Amino acid sequence: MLPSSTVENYLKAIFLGQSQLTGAQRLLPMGQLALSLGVAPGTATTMVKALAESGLVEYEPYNGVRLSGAGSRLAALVLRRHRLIELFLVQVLGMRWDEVHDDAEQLEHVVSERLIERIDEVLGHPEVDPHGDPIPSREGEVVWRALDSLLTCPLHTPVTVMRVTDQDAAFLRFLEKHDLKPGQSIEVEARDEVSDSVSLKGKTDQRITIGMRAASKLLVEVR
Amino acid sequence: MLPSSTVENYLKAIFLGQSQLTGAQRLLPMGQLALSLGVAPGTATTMVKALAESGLVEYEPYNGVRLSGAGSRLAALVLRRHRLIELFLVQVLGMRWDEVHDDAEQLEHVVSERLIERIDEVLGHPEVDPHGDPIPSREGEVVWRALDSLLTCPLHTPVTVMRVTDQDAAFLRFLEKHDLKPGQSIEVEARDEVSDSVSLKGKTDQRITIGMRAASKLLVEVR
DNA sequence: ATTAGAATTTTGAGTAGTCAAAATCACCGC
DNA sequence: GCGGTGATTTTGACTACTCAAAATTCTAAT
Repeated sequence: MLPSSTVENYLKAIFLGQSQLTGAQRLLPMGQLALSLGVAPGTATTMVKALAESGLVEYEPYNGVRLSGAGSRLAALVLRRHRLIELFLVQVLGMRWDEVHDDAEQLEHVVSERLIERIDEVLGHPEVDPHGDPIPSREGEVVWRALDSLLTCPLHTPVTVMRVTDQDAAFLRFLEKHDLKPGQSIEVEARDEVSDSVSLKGKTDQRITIGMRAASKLLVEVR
Repeated sequence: MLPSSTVENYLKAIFLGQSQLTGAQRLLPMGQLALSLGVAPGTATTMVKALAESGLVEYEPYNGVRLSGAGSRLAALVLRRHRLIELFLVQVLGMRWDEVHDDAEQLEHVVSERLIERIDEVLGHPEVDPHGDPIPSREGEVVWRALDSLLTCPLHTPVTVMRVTDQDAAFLRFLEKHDLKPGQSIEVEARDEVSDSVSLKGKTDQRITIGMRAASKLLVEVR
């Protein structure tokens, strides 16, 4: 029985939700799942119970849900398709990185194995998508790269933007406008808790100050 | 209310079914529709009544169904997407023409306006897909080109294969193997009702004999 | 220990699409 | 004009997914 688009979306949401979680439990609460999927809480409960039936997740009533091995593998494959498609749309079709998410969201559920492997080949087996998100392997494995965010990296040190953990189009356009796309090199000049802000110095010495919430979404690596 | 994949498939099937029809009525019988969609006859009836409610088709109980203007335009747009995608998969991703149909069948329901226009542009606004099927315009208009089939074209006259009206993978591979793809030049040497066969002469003087049913699926133009 | 408040689950109902099988209709041959 | 045959429609039921709102459970504060 191949999974429906709905099932794939649930698995993906659990996968992504779980990856935000700290702690060994990795139990994603129903409310959070329902919110990220845009469904009513009861709907999520019902669906998760069904997923548990088919062995794709482990469900602890009132506590939350966690992917099983099989579920995790399936979710990673959905993500693999999504990210390859995003990169393809940008690289081959010349679409902007802030406008490919919705198309990829649809396409990820219908591209055949053959087609996605073709795309992977044309792209030269890339490791990350346009946002720096890692592309899971054909086998459903993801390489988790430990990265600092702009909140945790050292000050006055050149760092390279590696990944952006927010797909919002306006936010992405903002990053593009200020040369903060993955690959760019920057330095954190200062952080200030009180004003909730982080000051950056760009390559050509432009300065820019952003909020901490935004700063937390930019992952970097010390060079 | 944007049409579901199911609705799009019904409209497409009616469009295609109607185009096979002779006569001014152009009424497609329910049985034929159900058959081409692979659903039970009663299912088709139910669905068609709903389509009639929303003004996409005209339904005459016990006689059949016919697309309305709006339905026809919508169907043509689905076909436009399908055919652009097929050509894209062949031209840009290097897939074989006999293996792109199923992917296109899925993708046609989810590609955004933006994406399909991008594809159209990359392909240089083509007029036909890999099988020679005309690509409807952005506005949902199709240019019907009058073509002979191998059953009706003149004998001993060079003709160019323009279109193949069968998507079966094995049939397409057969055509490829014998240089009968659109664009190829051939001549009909003989037709024989009794043996139900048509004899062809290819470019490099190879000869080949095929059945009349197969011959009817190859549309050609006298040069 | 109680209890208020929040999160979760349950319940009842609705939509879209489907099928099998029973009922009905249309038409052709006599 | 009558009946039989084949196509069509109707009926009743089922699956997958969804919601709103009622009921329940958990947790944390007193």
